[in-house]
Amino acid sequence: MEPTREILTACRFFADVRGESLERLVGMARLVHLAKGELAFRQGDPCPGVFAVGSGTVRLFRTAPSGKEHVLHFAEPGATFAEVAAIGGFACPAFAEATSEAICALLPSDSFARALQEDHALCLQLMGSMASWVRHLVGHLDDIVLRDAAGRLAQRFLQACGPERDTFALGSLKKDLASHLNLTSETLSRTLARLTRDGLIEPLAGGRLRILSREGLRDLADGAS
Amino acid sequence: MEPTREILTACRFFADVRGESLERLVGMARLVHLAKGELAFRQGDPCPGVFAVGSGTVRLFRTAPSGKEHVLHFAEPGATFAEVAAIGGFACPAFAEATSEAICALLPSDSFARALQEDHALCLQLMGSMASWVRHLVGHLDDIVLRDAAGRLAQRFLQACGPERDTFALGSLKKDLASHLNLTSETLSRTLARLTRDGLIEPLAGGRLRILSREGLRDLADGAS
DNA sequence: GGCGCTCCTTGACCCAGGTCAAAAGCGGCC
DNA sequence: GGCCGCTTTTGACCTGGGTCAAGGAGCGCC
Repeated sequence: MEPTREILTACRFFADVRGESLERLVGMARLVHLAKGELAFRQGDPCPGVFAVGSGTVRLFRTAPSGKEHVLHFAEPGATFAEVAAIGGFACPAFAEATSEAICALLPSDSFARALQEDHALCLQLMGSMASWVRHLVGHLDDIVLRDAAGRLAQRFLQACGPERDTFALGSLKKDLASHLNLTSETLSRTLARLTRDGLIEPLAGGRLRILSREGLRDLADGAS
Repeated sequence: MEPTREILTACRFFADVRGESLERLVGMARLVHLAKGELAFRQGDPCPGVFAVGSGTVRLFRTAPSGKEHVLHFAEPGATFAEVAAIGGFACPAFAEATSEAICALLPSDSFARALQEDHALCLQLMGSMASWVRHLVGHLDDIVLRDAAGRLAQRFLQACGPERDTFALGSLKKDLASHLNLTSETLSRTLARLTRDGLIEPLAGGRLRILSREGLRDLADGAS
């Protein structure tokens, strides 16, 4: 099996694409290999196309003129990035940096656009994915606007481990997680210490965490300080 | 001309839809009249469909359990709202309140979804609009994350009046603008006073403002304090 | 005109979270 | 093991913007 097919089929974004549509995507895809720390593209570059992550993690971040940076999103295996810019025909809105060695499938902008023009099913599917992405963004926006530091963390933890598991991995450097939540790493560290002291979470080996009290976290997320 | 047709054709979102596609939309639309202060829907409601604003302004805002509210967006004539929820099949992610008497065309979720299924051109067009909306959201997100109070205001002013005009209207209550920018009205007021004192802007009658120094505003937006 | 709204401005104070600086941890590599 | 370059933690301090409270200011309405 070609590696690009494998990556695309494992990708949530393309999960329901089959048959001819899938063949077409596989046909246009090329593999992109990123070394740790390498950039897939820079903010402002013309968008090369849609990336689907096969392995590794890609950190999407924007920088302000002031130098401050903001991590928008971590793209992990099974995720895509730059879909929106590819579809809308914009320049890349962010930097994309592999935080570890990574392999992606790239669907070049022009072939991809043509596929959308001609393949209605693909188009519909994508629209749904895009809608989910908007919802996610809005959620993230008001995490930042409506919650304080502890609330944001609590919210993040609850989402990260889903309704059944009670342990999960951070999956990124703490300073990157901090930046994603619009905190400094110092504040993240302190807040983490507080949650631990209060018996809401328990740090495990390997950067994993266990949730001890969903209740307590939910209260924090809901604004009880 | 039916009023719904008029509203839909005046709407950026549907600007390029013509012929049969347009007829279909006009056929499914119904008029919704909102009194000042009336809600089109509440956060969590099932999404009634896509609204296109014909006159008046609708304020989209979310509330946190803590009670704090955040204005996501002001929908003015020619704009749509709730498209994303309608397409994605989500519940309404926010409250929609008319800040003045307003008239909208409503395309009910199910008819609209059917139209999308069957009309590829419409689908493509919508995808572009959605991509623009994502871009806008990301821009707003990092206004909030990357800029301080004065920077956010400066950025807002520059965008609001475009590259040629140098005067524009706020278009909303100051407290709502403040909430949109994640500020309190007190801070907004103080910041406005500072910008005026520094000779960057000049308040005019009727809630309008004139920009005196694009330079200065740009510097602020770019993080020079 | 005066009364009662709601919105806006201004002032005094406070605090969550940022900043700066100094240790620890913690691999990887020779 | 020991060194080097990172990330993380901890402490002391500072500040932007929030909070609380008291006046204006505009305006519709009796």
